[in-house]
Amino acid sequence: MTTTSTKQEVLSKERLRLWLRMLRVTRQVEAALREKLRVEFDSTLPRFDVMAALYRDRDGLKMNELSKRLRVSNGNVTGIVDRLADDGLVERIAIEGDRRATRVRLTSAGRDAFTTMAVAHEGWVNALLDDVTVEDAHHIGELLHRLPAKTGEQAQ
Amino acid sequence: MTTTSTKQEVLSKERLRLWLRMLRVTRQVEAALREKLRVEFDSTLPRFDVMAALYRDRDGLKMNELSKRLRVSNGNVTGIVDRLADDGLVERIAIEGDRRATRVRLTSAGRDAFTTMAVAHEGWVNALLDDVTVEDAHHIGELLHRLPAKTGEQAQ
DNA sequence: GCTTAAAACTTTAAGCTTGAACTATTTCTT
DNA sequence: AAGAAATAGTTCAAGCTTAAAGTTTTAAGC
Repeated sequence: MTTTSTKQEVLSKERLRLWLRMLRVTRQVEAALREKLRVEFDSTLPRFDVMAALYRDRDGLKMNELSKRLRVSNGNVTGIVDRLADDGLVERIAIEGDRRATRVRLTSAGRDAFTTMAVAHEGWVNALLDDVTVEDAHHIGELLHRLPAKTGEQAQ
Repeated sequence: MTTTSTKQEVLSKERLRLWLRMLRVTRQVEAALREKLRVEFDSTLPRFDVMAALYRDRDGLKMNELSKRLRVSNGNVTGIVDRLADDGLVERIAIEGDRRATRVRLTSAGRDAFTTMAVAHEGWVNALLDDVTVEDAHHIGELLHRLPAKTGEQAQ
């Protein structure tokens, strides 16, 4: 029995294969980074992400903005910020003129901790992607840049 | 003040950028798939992954093998299989000759459910990666294939 | 055969994640 | 100005995830 495939079917299968491969690589790298953060700094990827977002804006961000920036639910951010605050790495600051909102920003201890972690983090990524040349990086980056077009929200 | 960067430093930054971009795309696609699975089938990505692994082997897999195949902790698999079993989609079968181990396999209801979901899943991925041509898919796939070389365990 | 080590799972504690429900505050409508 | 709608956050329930500790069973060493 012979099965005939249209070009569309072949393309669909090919995209699926690509997706599974991307997923595998991403998870592998993520697992390695998570492990490193845990062992070296007793921290986590979500905490690192939050601190990275706050590092860019010295004046901090509203919970709202943080949630949008990281593309995670607002309830999620609440928990992570709670724990970072418990550790003295971030602080919540009242916003005058709007008693609903809160601004979150890194404490100086938080900034110190982040800079240390960020340097290490770049090193880990650099080592994990050791096989990637500048050309590869550019090429894949370019292709990925315009990738998920159908996901509703986009933008940065 | 002028800052001079070595090639290594540039490459490191470039790899970091690539990683962040990969992460963004992957998370975006994952979020879309998760949402679809939830709304259309009241299911989740981890459940889908487990069922996909079991679908390949009609006789099922030991919890052990399932855990290795999916690269997640064994305790994790226990929970997911528990819930799938509650829904009658998988069943645990005693292995004769070794009372420690259990074999898990899809029930016929599980096979039916999975085939339906798998078709939809491929369609979603195909739509999400609409901008990817066959050439792109091949190219990125090739590059990704040899990617994380320093992660300790590899293999399939 | 008996003790030790290894293997296969499960359980547990802690954190991450989401969607939905809920509270408080602000803004919009009329 | 009163009521309705929107906005900002938190809380909650359920599920995912890991590492570590615990259980039961099997295999190895002596």
